[in-house]
Amino acid sequence: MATWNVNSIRARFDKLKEWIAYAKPDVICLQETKIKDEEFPYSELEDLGYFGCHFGTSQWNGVAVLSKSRADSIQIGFSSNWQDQEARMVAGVFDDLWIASVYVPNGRSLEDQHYQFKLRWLEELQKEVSLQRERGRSVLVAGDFNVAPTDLDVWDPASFVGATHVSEAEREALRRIEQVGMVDIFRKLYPTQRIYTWWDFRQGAFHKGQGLRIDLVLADVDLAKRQAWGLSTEKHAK
Amino acid sequence: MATWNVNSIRARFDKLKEWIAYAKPDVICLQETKIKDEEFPYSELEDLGYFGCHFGTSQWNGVAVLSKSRADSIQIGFSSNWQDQEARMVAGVFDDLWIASVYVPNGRSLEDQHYQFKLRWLEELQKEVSLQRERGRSVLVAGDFNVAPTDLDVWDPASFVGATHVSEAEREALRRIEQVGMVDIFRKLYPTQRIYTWWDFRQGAFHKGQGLRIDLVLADVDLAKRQAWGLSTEKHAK
DNA sequence: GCGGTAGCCG
DNA sequence: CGGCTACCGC
Repeated sequence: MATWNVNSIRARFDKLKEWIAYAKPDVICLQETKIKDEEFPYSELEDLGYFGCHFGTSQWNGVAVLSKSRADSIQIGFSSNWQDQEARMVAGVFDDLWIASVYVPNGRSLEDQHYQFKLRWLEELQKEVSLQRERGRSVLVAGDFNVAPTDLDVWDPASFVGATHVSEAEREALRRIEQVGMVDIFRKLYPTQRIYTWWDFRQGAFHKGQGLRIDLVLADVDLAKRQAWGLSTEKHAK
Repeated sequence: MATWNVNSIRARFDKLKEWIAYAKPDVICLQETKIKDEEFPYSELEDLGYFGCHFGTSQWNGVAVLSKSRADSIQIGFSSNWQDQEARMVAGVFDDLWIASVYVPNGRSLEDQHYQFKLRWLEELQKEVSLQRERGRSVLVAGDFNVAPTDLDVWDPASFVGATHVSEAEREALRRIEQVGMVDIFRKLYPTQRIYTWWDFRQGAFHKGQGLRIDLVLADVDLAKRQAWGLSTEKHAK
């Protein structure tokens, strides 16, 4: 089970192919595919052994769940009637297992409208997860959360004071998702380890190892216990 | 001796390397390098056995003469005091031989200001060639002239009525250059053959063989006689 | 069609 | 830094 913000599936397709060829995950959650559904490379992915569930409406956002077995059904966006027209969540249903790929809004800055949208979006995600749990489903949510859960997930907390991704409100929204029965698998496996999943390429931060852990895999408590979890991270420079 | 409108030396550098490796011309005239002098790949070219004379000021135009021996001096633009700030002519001087790479303005349309600029530019080229001949130099001028000398150089003359590249004024400007003692080497070798050097990629014209001969090698009459000339054309699809 | 640019964005 | 959208030029 893997998650990757690809930043354009078109631009990253060769890399995706290479990586699939040796990593062979059962399930892959992709974010920022930046492609419309009608242009999504379903058949090329099937040639590689994966069925795709994709939700993309424009050049922005776009999320996918790829899986070796075909999903019984696909869920596009939240079940609630909240009008979020952005393509930030798609889920595949596999028997009683619900697997979602999420691309949480960035937030831009604490004062920005997008920050409020981000908080609201996380609240909707929490409701969605509750709903799926109430239905008796196993729940797996993976993706780019754009939130570093604690200061342990930030290379230099001091330099992030007043920034998005680390604010108390964002972290509280994330904790509320955990409180409805979801477990941050990485943190469960490594209670104190610093591993990052994102770096600001603008400042050479990648090469200096200055990152954030904002890409998460959340599993419901039962699944988290039942399933044997291991972790490997791929760190690639472009 | 070769000429090539590369349309970005950056984008075409691998192709250029490949081609140099087997064609090994003594001299290469390039047009539309689309690079500034300070970014021109002088040292990479020296690794391939070529010294570079380049004139480029921005992302537009840009011309170069590459040669296996180092030029004694480099001439950037015309000798006259005409203010042409565009990077469309560079020459290398090798003993008494003056070799220029030229990128004649396109002209856009007969009514456009750029068309007058093109005619003026060709007149300046004629003056430059006269000057170099008066100095007793051997003269070689190669490049993208954006003029098809006669209807024999046009796949379908009827479809070009009223277009640039074939107008009487452009052809007259070209003839005036020949009248100061320059010979169109291709046409001298093949008085009646139709071979094109340019195709409009927008209409699939390349694959239909619908082109123009607008890239020329002009040599002064003495050089044209003295030197044994052969010709090979490379026709590549992107 | 395919080079190049700029600004926007994360 | 490197996607995207646009536009420009040939």
